[in-house]
Amino acid sequence: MLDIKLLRTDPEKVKENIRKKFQDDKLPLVDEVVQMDKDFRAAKTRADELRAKRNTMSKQIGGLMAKGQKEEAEKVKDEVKQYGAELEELAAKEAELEGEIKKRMMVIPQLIGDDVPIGKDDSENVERERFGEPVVPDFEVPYHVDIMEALNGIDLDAARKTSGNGFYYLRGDIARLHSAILSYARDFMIDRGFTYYVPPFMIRSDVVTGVMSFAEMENMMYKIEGEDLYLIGTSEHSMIGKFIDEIIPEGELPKALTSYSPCFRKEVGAHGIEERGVYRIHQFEKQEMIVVCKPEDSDEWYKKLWNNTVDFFRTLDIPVRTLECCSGDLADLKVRSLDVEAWSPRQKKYFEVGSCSNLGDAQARRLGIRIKGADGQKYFAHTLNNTVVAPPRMLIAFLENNLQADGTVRVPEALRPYMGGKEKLEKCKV
RNA sequence: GCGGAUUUACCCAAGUGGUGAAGGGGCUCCCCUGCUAAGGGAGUAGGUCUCGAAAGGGGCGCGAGAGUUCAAAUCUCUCAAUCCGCGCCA
Repeated sequence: MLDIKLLRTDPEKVKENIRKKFQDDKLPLVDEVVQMDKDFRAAKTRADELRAKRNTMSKQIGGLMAKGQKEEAEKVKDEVKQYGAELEELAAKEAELEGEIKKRMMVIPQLIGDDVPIGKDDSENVERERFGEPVVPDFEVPYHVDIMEALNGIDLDAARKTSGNGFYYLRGDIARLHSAILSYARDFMIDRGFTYYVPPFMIRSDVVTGVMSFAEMENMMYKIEGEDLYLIGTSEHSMIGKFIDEIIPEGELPKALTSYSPCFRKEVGAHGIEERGVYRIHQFEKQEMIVVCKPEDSDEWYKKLWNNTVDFFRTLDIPVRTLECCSGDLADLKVRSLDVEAWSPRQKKYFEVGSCSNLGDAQARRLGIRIKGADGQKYFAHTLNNTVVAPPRMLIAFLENNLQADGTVRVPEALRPYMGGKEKLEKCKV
């Protein structure tokens, strides 16, 4: 969400930004907001005048009543009543305009970073850096589910029976690997100075509407029947939600947090759950990073955050690259964002395993997350988030990259302490 | 989950419809005194929106939201949180 003052003073800049994101259909919103804002302030000024008048006269009535001058009081009462209709009308207009303005402000995109590449959609995202050699082995790498099944590591049939498509049972060393990755990721981030959190996995509707758009909510969130609760789609929801309407003393910043949670997603919309396997599912687990910091520090944190994910994957011998989101692919709240992609030797291409975003003050403005400076001044914080690792996608990258010619899967050094010292995965009993 | 009590500023706390939301502590500034004390005075209801070049006005605001009223901290409803008791439970 932008500062409405920016639309008052420099609407062209806001329009230019909308054009850069190829959302020209939103261009009229800017002038609409400017006009509505004018009308709103006029209505408010007039309504406030009436309210002031009413307050004075009400006090007069009080004085008269105290003195026992009932009839005088009644006279003034009638006079005040006359303002009633106009005030009610103005109040309704105020509320309506405020709502309409907010509705538009919610969809007018955040100003993107100066150096964000301009492009229409994800096909125009720009590769930035590669880390590690993307190896294509001279044997054929099977589909990840097949690798898992060879180790008895997954049972999709049973999951379909109990829960439907888009769920899985993990088993044996694959299940253990899943937990090991999360434990390792947790310690990895703690070692880098992040504070570890386990947040609530359900949140109230007012938090949900605070952290996402209505459309996102419909397509992602599972609602608990008979309760004002939703299952979180990522721990970012509860982690950022905890700061709603908070004024944070400058000295407490930066807040560098890493949180674990299961994530629940309906996955309605564009892709759905069409593919067999664990790439896109209704329930997965994730280790996340969240940063709340001063505006001048957010660029630096942005670099640090994606670097953490890159380093994490590299310790597991998985080649990765970073892909910068172009203007058109950037979500409306984001200043900049990049995907961390892991190498798939089977598909011979990189695929998304994490997403790192700098939201500038957009999220903070929307949620009322502010900083109180040493001089008492208050200003909006910057917020960032990034995936450390989401095990299902990591499993795909892990299995494909660590598969040996003899069909065994090697356990990289870093994970062995979490796998009981095992050097390779073993087939389990079912 | 049930019943009761509670929610007012940095802290304690008064306030059951009517002119500036008492009072105390703390904090800030000033005065008096003078050496670890004591006293006096002033300020201190956050926050936010809005009008104004500014000085300065005005609106909202007593856990949140809605309602009744000329007028709500005060009355009504919904919700939340805290404490106590009972119940249930890993």
